[in-house]
Amino acid sequence: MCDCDMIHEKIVEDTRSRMQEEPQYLDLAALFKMFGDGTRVKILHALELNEMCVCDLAALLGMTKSAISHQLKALRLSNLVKSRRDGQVIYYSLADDHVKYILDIGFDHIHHD
Amino acid sequence: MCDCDMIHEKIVEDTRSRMQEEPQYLDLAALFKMFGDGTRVKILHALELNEMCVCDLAALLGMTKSAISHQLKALRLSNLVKSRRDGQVIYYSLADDHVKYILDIGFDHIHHD
DNA sequence: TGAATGATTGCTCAATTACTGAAATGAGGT
DNA sequence: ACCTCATTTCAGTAATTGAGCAATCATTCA
Repeated sequence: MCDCDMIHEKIVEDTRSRMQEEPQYLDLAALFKMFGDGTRVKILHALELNEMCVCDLAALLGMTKSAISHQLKALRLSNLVKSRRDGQVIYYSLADDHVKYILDIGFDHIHHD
Repeated sequence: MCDCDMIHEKIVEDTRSRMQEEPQYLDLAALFKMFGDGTRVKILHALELNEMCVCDLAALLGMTKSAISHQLKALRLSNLVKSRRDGQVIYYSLADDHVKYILDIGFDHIHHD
C-alpha cells in the first residue's frame, strides 16, 4: 500500500471520506490533458476565434493535416470541439462555452503570476 | 511548412493576427498539464480539503513517498501548491484560490455532459 | 463512373513521463 | 556534534504520447 506510517491519521481519514471516487479524478485528468498540449490549446484558441477546416488549421499552425486531424479526433472524443460538413469541407468549432471559459481562466492564471 | 493549400486564406490570416504568441500557449499547456494527471489532481483536491505532509498523501493515495514528493515538486514549481514547515514535518497546501477554481470548473464540466 | 480533393486511420519512431527502490539531504531534538 | 526521521534526489524501467508517412475513405463534380 504505502511505505510509511500514517502521521496524521484523522486528517487522512477525514480527507479520504470527503474525496471523490477514483473515476472522477481520472475523468477530470483526461479533460485537462486535452488542454495540456501546445498544439491542442492552439487549435482550441484558434477555433474560439473562427471555425476552420483541417487544412486551414494545418496552414495556420504549420503542421501536416494528419497531425491536426489526429488532435481534432481526440478533441472531438472529449466533446471539446464539434464539426459540420459543407460539401467536401468539414468545419470545426468549439463544442460549447465551457471550453472558452477554461481557456480564459488559464490565460488569466498565467498572466497574474 | 504544411502539406496543403490554404483554403480559406482570409480566415486563416484573421485568426493568425488575433492569436497569442507561441510561448503563451506553451505556458498555458504547461499549466493544464499539471491538472492532466490522475495522481496530481487527487493531490490537488486532497490539499483543497486539508493541508497534509508527504507521508499523509502517500498513505491516502496508496503510493510511495517518492512518487508523491516527485509530483509535489512539479506542483510547487508550477506555483500550484505551497509549503510550510512545522518541526520536522512539511505541510503542503494549495498556493491560491485559482487552483480550487480550476478544479471546480473541471468537475462542473464533466458532470454537465 | 472516375478523377480530384479534403479528411481520416494505421503504423512507427522519438521523446516525454510516472513509477519504484536505494541512497542522499537536511532540519530538529537530545 | 550526533542521531533520527521526514523529505528529496538519483538511476533505471515501463508506459504513454505526439508527429508524420502512406494508404484509405468520403464527397463533389465532370
